[in-house]
Amino acid sequence: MFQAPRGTQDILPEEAPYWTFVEQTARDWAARYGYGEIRTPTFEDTGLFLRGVGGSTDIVEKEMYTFQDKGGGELTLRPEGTASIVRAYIEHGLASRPQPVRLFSFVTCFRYDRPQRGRYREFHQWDCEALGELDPLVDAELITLLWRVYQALGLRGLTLQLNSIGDAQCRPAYLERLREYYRPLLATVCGDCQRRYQTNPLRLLDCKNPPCQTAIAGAPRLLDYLCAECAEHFAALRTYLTDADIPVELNPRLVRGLDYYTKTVFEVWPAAAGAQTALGGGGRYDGLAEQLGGRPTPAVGFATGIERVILTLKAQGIVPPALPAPRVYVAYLGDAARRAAVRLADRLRQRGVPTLVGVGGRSMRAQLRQANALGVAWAVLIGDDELARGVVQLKPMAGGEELALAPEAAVERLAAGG
RNA sequence: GUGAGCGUGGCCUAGCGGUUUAGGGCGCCAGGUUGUGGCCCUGGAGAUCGGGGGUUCGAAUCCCCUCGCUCACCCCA
Repeated sequence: MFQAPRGTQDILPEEAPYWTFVEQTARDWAARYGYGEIRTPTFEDTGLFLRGVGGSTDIVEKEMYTFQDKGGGELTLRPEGTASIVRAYIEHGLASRPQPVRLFSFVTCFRYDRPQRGRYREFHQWDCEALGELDPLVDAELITLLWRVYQALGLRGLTLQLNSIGDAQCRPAYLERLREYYRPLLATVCGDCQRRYQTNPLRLLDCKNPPCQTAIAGAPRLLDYLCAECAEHFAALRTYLTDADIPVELNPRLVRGLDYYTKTVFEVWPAAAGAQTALGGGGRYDGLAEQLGGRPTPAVGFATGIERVILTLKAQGIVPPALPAPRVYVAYLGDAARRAAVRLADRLRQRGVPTLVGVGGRSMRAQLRQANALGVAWAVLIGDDELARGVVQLKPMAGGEELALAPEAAVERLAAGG
């Protein structure tokens, strides 16, 4: 027997309303903030992610689905959405449009990772990016958009974790301080941290190992070393967020797993934090476009995991709006009646009434049983008798009198809601 | 990549070495009503007990491997 590959899942019809709910809400709010949709390829040149996401990240080191196509090209199923969008911005000269260019996208992402709740090998995220503007107002606007979507979905108890990790001006000096601080402590921290000390010192602050916590507690805080520009940017952002009534938790230890971030970084955490804390997250990446061979382009963005949002919706007992379900079931007996039934059903559908017709030569009883199980409001009954009289029987499934109407009248009545 | 728990028809599950041709509930299909559902009754289909190998006279039940799920670590959406 075949099974869906590890870490992937089938979304069955019962599950689909959750997805539609999240996607519709996101689209609705994206439009209100002036974000336009972009769709980019599912795979890209491997080099895009090597340079974009960062060579020392876990994603690039061990989680990418990389393959060679028949032409010998090195390709990778995208592990995240931002690199593609920046690539498209550069490739299509979007810098010549009014800045910032505000974009959103629903992306399917792939990471080779050990699956568990809220973590899959194929997963989906909603991505928003604003490219070409440095103003912290854009950071605030973007974060507010994400927050409003969570609110519109009805999620409660979320916290916004916010930090600034500086830029090319102030971060190198800070990293030097951090290294100096850690040098005498290296013997006391875990192996991962000893490696991070070399490859990615910022991540030292992010370690969860108990032995490393004392070192982290005494470590210099990046926030104290921000250059004037970064500090100003951060202060302005906080003001905007306060004005937007978004409760912010300053988290000096918040660091993100992708290398391209500068200044603003943030994550949104659900109240009941499992292992997979982040519902969504993002930040500013002013150096990425240049890194990918474009002109220097300031930008901010976020991604939120659809599966994780849905998990949180369920945990909070939030039920998505139901999708249109069949409201009418046309049952019949006999060949002649079947043709009349199919014609009637088709007319109902053209009038916008979701309608099902009995199939498979079932008995009237079996057809009504189905109609009942499907929860339709009305059954329409057609047999030789009705055919001879030029009528159809309208049967309210909730109980009550049946009524005989001419087919045209029945269509009108059902189209009007019964 | 590391550690732990679990895996019986579509779903929930009983059975945990020998009246098992694997039992029940839900769901599905049909009959009880030669054209009328929901309740009830009856019947039917549907399981190589995740897969493979081994131990044994005998395995769903014990052992090994493998696949998958869950949880924690790690990482992140």
